[in-house]
Amino acid sequence: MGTENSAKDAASEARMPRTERGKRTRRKLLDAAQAEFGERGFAETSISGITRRADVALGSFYTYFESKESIFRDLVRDMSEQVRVEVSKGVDPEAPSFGIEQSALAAFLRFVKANKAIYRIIDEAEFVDPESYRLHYESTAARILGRLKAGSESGEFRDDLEEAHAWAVMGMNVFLGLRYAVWDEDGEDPDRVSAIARSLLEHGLAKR
Amino acid sequence: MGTENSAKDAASEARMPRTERGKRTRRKLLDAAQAEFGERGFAETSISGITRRADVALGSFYTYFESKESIFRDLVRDMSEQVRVEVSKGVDPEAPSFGIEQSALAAFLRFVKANKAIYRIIDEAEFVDPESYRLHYESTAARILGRLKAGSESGEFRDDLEEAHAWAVMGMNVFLGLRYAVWDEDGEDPDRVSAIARSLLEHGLAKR
DNA sequence: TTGAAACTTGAACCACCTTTCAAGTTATCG
DNA sequence: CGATAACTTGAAAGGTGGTTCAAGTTTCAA
Repeated sequence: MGTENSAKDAASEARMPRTERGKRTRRKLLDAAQAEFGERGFAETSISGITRRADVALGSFYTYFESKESIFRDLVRDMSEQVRVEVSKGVDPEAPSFGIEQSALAAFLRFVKANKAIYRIIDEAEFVDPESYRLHYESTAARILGRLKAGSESGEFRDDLEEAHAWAVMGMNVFLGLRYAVWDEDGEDPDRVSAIARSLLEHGLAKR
Repeated sequence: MGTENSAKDAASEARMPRTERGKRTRRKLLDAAQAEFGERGFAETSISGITRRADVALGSFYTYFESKESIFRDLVRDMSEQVRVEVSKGVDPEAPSFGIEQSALAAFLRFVKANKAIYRIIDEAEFVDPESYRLHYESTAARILGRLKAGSESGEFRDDLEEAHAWAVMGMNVFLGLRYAVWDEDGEDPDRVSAIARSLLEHGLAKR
């Protein structure tokens, strides 16, 4: 779950490590936090639990983070970025438009299966850090809309597509992820699910 | 927001009022809780806040509910039922299938606009009471699947529809609700949005 | 009317956890 | 090497708010 460094990115204030040792400690805390928040949720996670898991003294936490909310916020932005990167890696921008949508969903499902904590953490941001939550979905929708517009340009998609279509596609993807990747009881195949979604986007529900 | 009584329904244990006065007090607590949880979220809501709003003594709370979680749970089931009822009222089961889907979404959007607390409360159930959360979405998906199957029967919908299609439609509806009813900045028209969704279901994204 | 059961009340208890802090240790750089 | 900044440590302060409880009041059936 290599959270790459998004470094001092969005306004994380001071408290950034200045030494190698410091960087390692901050990273250990973030990784432990991701595991704890994912397993127990925000309320049930305690800072002492995070520091225990990270094998760091309780007080050190406050060297790097202002509060429990603050580390959670950093985590959400980090994971939102992970999703973006992972999906974009699964997609060939030169492929036909319906194929792009299908493989974006398939990549998303595979990623969620391997990182179920993502759902809990991003969903919980609605309550803990609404701004990041909104940001996550608005920027995801914007990316999807970009793909849809490109499909219109290339003549594969209709050309009246707008924001609402992007939100519809996103909602479909998110719920298929919840049902078939997070609640993955019977080991669903991402390819089967993404094929169904593709045919829905391609032909709708109407009898042909 | 008349939450009718679902009475002693699912296993709410003892603690049910035996007097008229008791019933009124319990109802006052539930209504206050709905308002408080909706405005502040679970963590920020305090039981003393609920009782203050309900104009009832702190201790009385425990005459009717075991805990903060317990009243939240009752609330979630109650609201899940409200959604079901409200959507079914907006739908004519004799109408053509695409029309049914369109008006179900329109009714949902109108209801959410008038009761935004619903999203916060049901979404937060993922963390506070996962069982109710799951129940809500599984039973909603089951109802949608029922409608889809009926559409296949009547020859309007294709006949390979299955659970995944229902989840896709539900996800679309939920996200359109989030964007255009809850985050309703520019007063979107439920009819416009539901028309877009309808045409997506009817024709897909493909150029015609 | 009456008495037992249902209900109400709010102060106080208490468990839990976030956050602070002063003292000690390690890294870094001229 | 020396000195200063960066970092670590864990005990304890301090708040919050859920939950209990014993005493008082209201309801209602007989």
